[in-house]
Amino acid sequence: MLVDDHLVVRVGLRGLLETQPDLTVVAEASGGAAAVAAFAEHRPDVTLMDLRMPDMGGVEATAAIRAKFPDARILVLTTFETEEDIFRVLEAGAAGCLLKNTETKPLLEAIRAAHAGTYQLPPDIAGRFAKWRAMPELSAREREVLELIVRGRSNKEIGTALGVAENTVKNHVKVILDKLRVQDRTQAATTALQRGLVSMPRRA
Amino acid sequence: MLVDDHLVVRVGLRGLLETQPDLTVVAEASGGAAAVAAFAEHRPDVTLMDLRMPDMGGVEATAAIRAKFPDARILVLTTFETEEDIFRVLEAGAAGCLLKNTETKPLLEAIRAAHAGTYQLPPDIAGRFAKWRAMPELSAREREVLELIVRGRSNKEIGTALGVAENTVKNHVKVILDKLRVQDRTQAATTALQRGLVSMPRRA
DNA sequence: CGCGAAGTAGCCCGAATGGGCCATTGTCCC
DNA sequence: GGGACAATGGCCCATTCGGGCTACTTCGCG
Repeated sequence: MLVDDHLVVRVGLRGLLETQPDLTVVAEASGGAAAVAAFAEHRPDVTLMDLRMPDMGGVEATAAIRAKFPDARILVLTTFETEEDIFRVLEAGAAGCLLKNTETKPLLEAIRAAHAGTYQLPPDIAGRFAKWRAMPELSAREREVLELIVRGRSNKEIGTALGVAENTVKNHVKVILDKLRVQDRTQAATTALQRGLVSMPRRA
Repeated sequence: MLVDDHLVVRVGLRGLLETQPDLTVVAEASGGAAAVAAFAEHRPDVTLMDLRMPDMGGVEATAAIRAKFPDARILVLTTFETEEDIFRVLEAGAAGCLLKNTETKPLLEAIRAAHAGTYQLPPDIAGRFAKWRAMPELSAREREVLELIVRGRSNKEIGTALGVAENTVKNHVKVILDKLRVQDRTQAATTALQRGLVSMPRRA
């Protein structure tokens, strides 16, 4: 099954896969919710799942499918998402992760390996995945503060925005810097963006 | 002509376009340099160009083609690049810009409009493009400093790294904040990332 | 019931930052 | 030659930030 909101990608993948006698595309979905429904209906051996989709993200869709069908084999097919997204979907039970610019041969190998249950993560990704799992989570409040840091607000402004004292904000910031293992708020902001902890601020 | 480093996308686009009797794919290229050569050889009416490619970026390829063939009609097909990239390629002479998740119909319309020379930028993009052109460029030195700001370095560290006094760095930072119209270095960092002025810092 | 985590808030203080303003040295272009 | 501008560096000063510390309340969980 193919899950991707880009029609072009679905057509392309179908074109590639249908040259292989042992592979058949039994279903397509252009969104996460549709993917969950289509999986239940068609029970594909392997699912190729995009991460970034409008209605329900690939992470949620993967989790939803795996919740109902624990032996579902889902390969994430991504262009260039953040580490955070990739790791979250692996956590959600995806079998592995491929870049969309992989050549035909590795793609087919990965699909067959996923079907056989022998798919292996690339070692560098696996290592960072382990590190990511070891990292303490930010609390909800801390994520709020981090979000405002990324927006470039000062501690005082953050305090006003959240209705707390500046000292409180400073404490949150200290904890955030500690958890992210960075030295200052600018590093916290870039790290947060890179890891996808918060999304890009909208332009003025 | 199709220019994209993703095989999947080329196959997909070809599949979509070949359903149309008035459209023919005469060439494909998987990189910028190959695109320039292929353009010279095939002279396609319209070129669909990806921005992010390994060897030569879409911006440079577009500029190179337009330099030799000023009436080349090039449509940029992008997934989610930064504004900076899009604006730079428009500046380089691209006729317009499409997201890869556009449906079949608008895509075909855009191709035909580009061929006829009547393609119009979406108004919101056009407006921001105008604003972008009005913005002063950062000098090379300022971009260096900005890059280090994004990496989370302090003024003193930046001075050491560049071999200048901290005071000089402070002056550069002041100019950068002024040109980017932001209040502090954290905003400068996030703005720079969003606009693609510098790329993401690699993780430790 | 008690313990810990999260959120709140205060204190102190050194360092970093941002904003004025000015000066000198190049270099490039008219 | 003169003008514009980038790059360099200096000074002063108010504000902000980061770090260390303590402390209280409120929760949920065992």
